[in-house]
Order: sequence, then C-alpha cells, then structure tokens
Amino acid sequence: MALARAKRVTVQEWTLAVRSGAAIPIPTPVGIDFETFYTSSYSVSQMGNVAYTHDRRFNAWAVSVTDGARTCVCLPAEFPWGTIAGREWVSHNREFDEAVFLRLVELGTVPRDVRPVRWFCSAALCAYLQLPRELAGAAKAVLGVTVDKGARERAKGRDREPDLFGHSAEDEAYAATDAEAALALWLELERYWPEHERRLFDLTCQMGHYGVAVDWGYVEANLAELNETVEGLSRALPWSPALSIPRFEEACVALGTPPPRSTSATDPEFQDWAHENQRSEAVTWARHMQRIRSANRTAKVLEGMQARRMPDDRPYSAGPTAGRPTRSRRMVYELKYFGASTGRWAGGGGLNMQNYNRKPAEGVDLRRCLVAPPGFVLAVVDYSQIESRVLLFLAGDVATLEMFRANPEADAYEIHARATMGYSEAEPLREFCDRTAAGIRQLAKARVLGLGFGCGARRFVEVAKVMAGLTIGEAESERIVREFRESNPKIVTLWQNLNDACASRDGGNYVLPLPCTQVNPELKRFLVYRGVLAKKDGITCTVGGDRITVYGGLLAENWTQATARDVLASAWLRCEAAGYRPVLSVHDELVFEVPEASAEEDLRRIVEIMEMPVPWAPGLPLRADGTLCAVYGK
DNA sequence: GTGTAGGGCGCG
DNA sequence: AAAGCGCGCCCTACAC
Repeated sequence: MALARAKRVTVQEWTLAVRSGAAIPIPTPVGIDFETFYTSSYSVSQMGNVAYTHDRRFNAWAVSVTDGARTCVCLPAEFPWGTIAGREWVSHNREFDEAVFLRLVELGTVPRDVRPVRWFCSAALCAYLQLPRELAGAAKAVLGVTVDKGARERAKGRDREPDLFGHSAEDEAYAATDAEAALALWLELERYWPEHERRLFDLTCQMGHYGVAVDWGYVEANLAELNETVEGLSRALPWSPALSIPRFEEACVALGTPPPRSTSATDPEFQDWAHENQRSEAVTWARHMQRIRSANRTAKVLEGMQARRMPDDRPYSAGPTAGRPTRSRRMVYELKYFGASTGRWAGGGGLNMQNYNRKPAEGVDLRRCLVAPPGFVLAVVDYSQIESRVLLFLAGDVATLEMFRANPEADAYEIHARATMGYSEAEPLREFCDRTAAGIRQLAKARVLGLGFGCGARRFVEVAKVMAGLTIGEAESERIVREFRESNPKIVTLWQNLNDACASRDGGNYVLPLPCTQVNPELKRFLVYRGVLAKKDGITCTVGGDRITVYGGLLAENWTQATARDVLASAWLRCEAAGYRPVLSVHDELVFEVPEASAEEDLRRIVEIMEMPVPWAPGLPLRADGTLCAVYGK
C-alpha cells in the first residue's frame, strides 16, 4: 500500500536525502498538507480561504511534505522550503493549502522566493471522477486505506502559540497521512483527468481570486436596515426564538387555530392554510416569520460579502490618491469545481454566489451589490432553455430540433407548442397569447419544465402551479401527462432505454458516457452509478457516496444536466481563448467585465462564441442572450 | 459542548 | 406505474 511505504523523517534527514539525490525523483510531485488552528466559529468553511488565513487567529501549526517514500512533518518555519521550490506540488483542496502558503509567505514564515512550478489538487480530481471529494472517503474508495481525519479535530481549542502545545506524535502521524494520501490519490488517478478539465479547474480558482466589484455603500446601508427589520419583526412575535416552529405551533393552539403543515411561503399547503385562516392572527405571525427568514438570509449574504472584501488595491483613476492603496472595491469568492455529481459548479467557501435572489427581498436587491468597476460594464450572457434543448438532442428528436434551427426567434415553449400541442399560427406564440388571452403558452411552459423527466400526474399538479402558475385538478393533470407522453415518444423511449440499461448492470456499475466522449475518446467523460441493485420495486445505486433510488426520468435528467454543463464548459474555454475571462459563472450563464469603449462589440462576440455549435453535439441548436449593465441582474 | 437532521430560503 | 433534479447556507431542535 502506497501510504504504508512512506517513512517518517526529520528535517535533517529530509534535507540530507534531497541533497544526496535520493529524495523526490524528478518526475514525481510532492504531497503537501498544512494543519491549521480552527474552531466552530473560526473556520475556513464559514469564512472562505482568504478571510480565514488573514484572521488574527490564523495559525499553521504543521506542514507535512512527502515524496511517497519519506515524509517530513514540522512547523512551517522549520521546513527547508528550498528542497521543494520549483517542483510540482499536490494538495487535497489546493485552494486551502495555497491560501495558507501565500499567507505564510506574506507573514515571512516562508521565504519569499519559494514557489511550486505547478500545484495540483487531488480533491478536484476525485470530484471529477465522481469519487468522494473528501480525503478520507476518497482514500478509502481508491486506495482501500482508512485515513483518520482526526488531526484537525485535535487541533481545535489548542492554544495558537505553536511552542506552547507541542503537537503529539499522533498528530504528526495524521498530518503525514494526509499528505501521503493526497499524493497517492494524485498518482493513481491523475491520468484520468483531461487537460481541458484541469484548465477549467484552474480558471475557476482564478476567477474567484479575481473576484467581483461590489457597491460597498449599498451593502453597508442595507445591512443596517435589514437588521432593524429583523429586530422589529421579531419583537412583534409573542415568543422566542422568533423562528421556532414549535413555539409558533403552541401559539396557534392557544389561539384555537390549527397550525399549518408548513410555514414556508412557497408551500401550497401553507397558502391554503393562510387562505382558510385569513382572519387569524396566526397568519400574521407566520408571515412575520417568513419575512424574518428572508431578511435574515439577505443580511447574512451581505455580511458574507463584507467578510470577503479584499484588503486593499490601487485606485483605478488618476488623481491625488492614484497609486495609494485604498480599500478594495472587489470581493473574493470561491466556486466549487465539479460540486455536483453531474459536473456543475457549486457555491462554496461560506458564500454561495450562485443563488443570489433575482428579485429584491425586503427592498434589498442582492444582485445590485455586484457592479462593474469604473470604465467597465458587465456583460451577462446566458443560454436560453439549454436543458430543454439538450433533452431533445439526447432523445434524438431531430424533427423538433430542426424547428429550433428554422425558427431561431422562438423559445422552447413555442417550439414545444408547435411540435406537440397543435399550435400553428404564423405569429409568435407569446404575441398570440397576449392578444387572445389564450393559456397555451403557460401550459407549454409547465409541460416543458415539468414533464420532461418523468414527473407523474399527482406531482404535476403542484409543479404546474409553482412553475407556470397554473391551477389544474387531478383529472386534468392526468390527461396532460398522458397527452405529453403520447406526443413526445422519443423522450419516453429515452427514459425507458436508460432505465433498462441501468437495470441491466445489476450487481455492477452503470457507466453512462456523455456526448463529448463521442467525438474524441481521449476526452472521455461519464456519469457513473456504482453498485447497481435492480429490484422489482426499483433500482438503487451509489452516487457520491450516497445510496439513491434511480429511474429512467432521473437518469435522463442527470444526463441532460451534465451535457448542458459540458456545453457551458466548452463555451467558457472558447471565451477564454478569445481573451474573455468571466468573473462569474452560474450554470447556464457567464458574466464578464468588458471595457465601456468596446462593450457592444465584446458582447456581440461573446454571444457568437457561446452560440457556436459544439463538435460533439451536431444539430444541438444553441441560443444565448446577452445584456450589458452597470449592475448585475439589470 | 459537538454533530446532525429537518425545515426553510435562495438559485439554474 | 410512478418518481422533476442539481446545489449551499442559516436556524432550530435534539441526541450524545
């Protein structure tokens, strides 16, 4: 076992081995892992890497470095950094270890000229391969070894002065194992990670480091106001804590009002309850709670932004303050490469940039906080209904795809209405519906959004209400679902085929290749469903360490989402190659800062690049819409 | 005290 | 036959 082979050495032994040429054979990277102090309230998961490493409590109490044969664990100040400078390094969660390292350089703990030639991330690699992202899980799954993740646990509560606690041999052993596991995972799996995906990972990290410009005045003013709103609303509730559902239910009972099944603003059960009890004070209380939760969330996002403000930068404009450091107008953030099993990026680092409210909450517009820096405008470009189009592509519905191509101004709802609902007017569907007050577009929207992935009639009643604002009964829902399936036989066949293919892998793994694999087998990408068990009542398997039930519609959805992700990834790389680097990416959308002077032309070119057909999906019609704006979301 | 589960609020 | 899916973070309750 790779991990057992490494021998623990002292700093002197390590240095000697490197000087004699015994250590770190040239093509081999070194595994490197920092151990740092943290508590429940002071942690990297809440604060993000930059804020965490710049906090006054920051303390790196050990570094472990391994070449696979020998491992050295010591204080960062004691490590002979010259022995690994200019080499390739590997860490599990590179962004964290890199932030620690850069901070130690900044603090003078590590010499200024030490740099790796490249720094790899075994966690990103594991995520790409749909293995557990977390070190212990990945080591277990890939190497078959148990890595105790206790080192960091034991670091909690420790005095921040490294001299005062003197870490135990056991602590050091765990620190060593983390570095060894990272290196072993990298060496074992590295060849399965294609070059363009590594590039996407690096671009993702760089994008977050570059960050976004923020209107800090707007953030500050609204944060104060939101906190007042929360306090005021909380005081109006006759119990505490304000968001306690048991206390709320007790208050309902005392009032003689039956408590609702849900207190969620968007839950249909709550809406029905609120309507039935509209004269009861309980409804007022519930709405207060909803406003508190919403205001609270918004306030927390604003606080998260403030915590990630970059320490300083130089003013953009010339003038008396030019060149003098000022408080930065930018904010750093993190995006998790391959955060979803389908490959989509996910929010991370304590602040999720991918779920900012689209509409103001309590009068506060979160998107309005993100702005273009002076001299620039934001170019926001997103794909139109990309998943609906990809689903048709994967189902092989060539005829419907051809309608997209022939009718580039029409959206997916109109195409669906024309293809399967008998709509045949010459005028665009939206105009027709506006003119005649017909409901066909809403129904088409509900069908497209709700029925493509196997949703049944009972569930569709709610889906139609939430997605398209349609109120339908059970019988009507059944009719719509049946009619959809009859008129979209290719989609239904896709569900069945995927279901059968997965079930046929009973006892093994189901590997579903993505379209990008078709053209260039070197660039393989798959969805992997491990440990398939096909029983009479359904199929179960393991995805990302969790046991889940799968069915045809779900497989179709996963396949679609993953393929749409590849379309965006491909566009991101093409934009990058053309000199356009996004500052943010949200699933089907890229946001750029473009100079005011060339904004129109830049936007036109970006849209053009994003709409370029992808070689591995011939016949997939792509449509991108772009807008220029001074603030995000306008 | 810590860890976790569930409800809730957001997004594509 | 039927089943929308994919995420993250905050708050509260509760078991340990």
